Amino acid sequence: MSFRAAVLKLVKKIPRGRVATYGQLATLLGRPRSARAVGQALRRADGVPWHRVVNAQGGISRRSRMSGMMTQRILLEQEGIVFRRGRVVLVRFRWQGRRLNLFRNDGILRG
DNA sequence: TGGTTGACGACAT
DNA sequence: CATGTCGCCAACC
Repeated sequence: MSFRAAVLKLVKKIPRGRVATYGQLATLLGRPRSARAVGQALRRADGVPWHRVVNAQGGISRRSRMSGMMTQRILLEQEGIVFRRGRVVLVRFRWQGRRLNLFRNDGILRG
């Protein structure tokens, strides 16, 4: 199981109307310093609620196409998520995921 | 292998 | 608050 597969699997667990941050997901995966890699994994993700992942500020991260950012915000608002000053109100909409133990003590992914 | 590339994040200015 | 810098790390080539 690749890191990317683990990320997508976790993102699928984020319920409608909630969001998670890249760093949060990385931590839940047992890789607290891989926030950036989580973003990479999400770059080409289909079939997963990718729009429910925002940055540590609650903002929508930049990417190649600006339209993608617009889309993300719209999708989130359609789920009832509220933005304030361009950011998701994390204290209210952050998903509290469960810590997974997908990694063995030698750092290799289980699976 | 080894270098490059980002949908990151913590800090400094 | 807005930028810039720097460390990080999985994927890709």
